[in-house]
Amino acid sequence: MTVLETMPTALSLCLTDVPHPRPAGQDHYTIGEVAEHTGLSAHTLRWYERIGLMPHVDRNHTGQRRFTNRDLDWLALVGKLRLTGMPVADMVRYAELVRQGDSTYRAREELLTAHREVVRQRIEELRSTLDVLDYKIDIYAGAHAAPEGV
Amino acid sequence: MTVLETMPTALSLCLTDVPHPRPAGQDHYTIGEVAEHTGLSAHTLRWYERIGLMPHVDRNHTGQRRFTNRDLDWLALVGKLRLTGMPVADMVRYAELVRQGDSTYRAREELLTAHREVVRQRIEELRSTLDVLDYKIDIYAGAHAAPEGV
DNA sequence: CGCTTGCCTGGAGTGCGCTCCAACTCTCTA
DNA sequence: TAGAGAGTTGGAGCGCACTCCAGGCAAGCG
Repeated sequence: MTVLETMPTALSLCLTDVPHPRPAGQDHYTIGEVAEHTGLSAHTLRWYERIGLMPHVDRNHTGQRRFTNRDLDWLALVGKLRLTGMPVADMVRYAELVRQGDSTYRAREELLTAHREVVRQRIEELRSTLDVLDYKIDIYAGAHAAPEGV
Repeated sequence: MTVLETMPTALSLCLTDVPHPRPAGQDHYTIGEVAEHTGLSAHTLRWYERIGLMPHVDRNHTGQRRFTNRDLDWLALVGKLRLTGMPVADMVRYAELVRQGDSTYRAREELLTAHREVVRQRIEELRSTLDVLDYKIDIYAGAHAAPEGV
């Protein structure tokens, strides 16, 4: 825990812009450390593993999970996909493709490309509704500015 | 139902750009008609009323709901807010303010302004994650284009 | 040695936003 | 007059994404 105390606690902003807390070779993190680093709860991390959203996680001699830098990278990607609103089921599907190896590159590309389109449309949807909010806000602002001068 | 057959079935795109199916004075719609017009289910319309998300809806002599153009306008706004991801509880709060009359203009403006900020941040969040998707997609596209020439 | 802390598990519970069910009424058409 | 079709209600159920609980184990500390 002390090692991580000065590290960012939120999900990393980009896949490459947050260095790993520990260098390769010493990258063995407890579930609590990973929870703090990613902002996910330990419950959620275990749940991700149960549903197949994590590649197999190592265990130490007493059966406790030991996460690696690779796991942190994966969780950073998952966090990104989650922010875009990708359903967990789709992320599990993607994780399965990754497990199946290099032969699934095309399928992975298609999955992500389809999702990118969803995200683009969602952005457009949000932008168009902003106009409605602006319109309504203007009305209210005018209404209580005019009659009372407040 | 026949009156509505040529009307748009999706949520209206803007608060003012879809004319009412029937002119003022003849604007009495059954729940089925409203469902078709808004794209919401009759179940959902009743549920909206139950939780206080609809202003009081008129009934005919046998107790069936008769929606008006005003109700359609309200549902168009609710649909917009819903598209922005506003929680139903917040929309109910907004509906309560509307019911309380003109004295709540300021509170309504604040509610919508706060939500507008949420929407703006969400757009930014989505846009930033698009970069990650582009990055990943490029990798996959390059990977299966290079080794096989597909 | 006991206590605390952190981890383990399977399974139950939660909050949101619907979605549907059972049992009923009313109106219209054949 | 019978049946179809659309409406009514309160309340139960569902899918998603967690979130928590009970009961237990292992390590470290005074």
